[in-house]
Amino acid sequence: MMVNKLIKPTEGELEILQVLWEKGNATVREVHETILQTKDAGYTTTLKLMQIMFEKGLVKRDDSAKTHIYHANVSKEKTQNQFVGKMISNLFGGSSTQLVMQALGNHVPSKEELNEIQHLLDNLKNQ
Amino acid sequence: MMVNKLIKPTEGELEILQVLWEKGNATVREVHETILQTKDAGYTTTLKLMQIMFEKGLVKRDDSAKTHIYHANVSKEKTQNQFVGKMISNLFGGSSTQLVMQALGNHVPSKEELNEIQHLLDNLKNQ
DNA sequence: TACCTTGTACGAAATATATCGTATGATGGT
DNA sequence: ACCATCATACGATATATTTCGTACAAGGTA
Repeated sequence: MMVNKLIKPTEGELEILQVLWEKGNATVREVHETILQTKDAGYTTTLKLMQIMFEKGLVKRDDSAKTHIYHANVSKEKTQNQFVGKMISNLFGGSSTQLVMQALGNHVPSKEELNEIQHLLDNLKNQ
Repeated sequence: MMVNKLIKPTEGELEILQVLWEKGNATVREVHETILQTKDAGYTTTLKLMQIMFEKGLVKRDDSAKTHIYHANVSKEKTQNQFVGKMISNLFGGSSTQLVMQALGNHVPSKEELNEIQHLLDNLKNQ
């Protein structure tokens, strides 16, 4: 059986992936403009990063026109999973519950969020 | 007011910190032996990493004897917090609830864990 | 057509991280 | 006193990541 390939985007790559997950498709320019809102960087820096991500297979692109159109080639869910998993084992001694407690304790969720979590909890209890 | 210093241990450093958090005090040899149980590495590699961590201030050490005794100089809680926070903003669009859902959904907690979480949830609701 | 704008490609530098070899000093047993 | 062992220090290398300058091609416009 084919082993699931490990996804390990760097921090910079994660920023770009976030934009692509949000927009679906985007040019380098669009991604760059979005990233500029948060931090400072040159255009060619973003371009180069996206080219590297293409080589790594993190993104796909349509290069039939002069301006290439990029989109993510790794799912948000799988990436989240990978990171959460690593974090649980790296920092929480393997206990996902401890991570949950941390996350909940340090943020003060809204009533809606609490209900959502309660729902999930109820489901888990009835198994 | 003094701004909270950012803690950003690398992956290798995190492995070492885990051992130190667990043991309290430890020599390089002890840390190394523990790490060997998980992965492969040379002794001097671990030593060098710990020396670098000392320079960065991630650990303190007692070097009054030939064999230095190390201990963590950053708290587990603060480090967890830092990482969880970054993860929430990097990967979960700022929603800690989504992180919680992910973590819970992908692990199947025990009855005890569920109760623990339920407790926390109840507390949060009554605020 | 000449030129400005916008794009990609590519190479190079700066920095961070990880890994290890070798030198050297202390210590304890024979 | 000698030697094997264990510890630290330090330098060097390999690799990954980030950043950017420069070259060059395509397209539209005066």
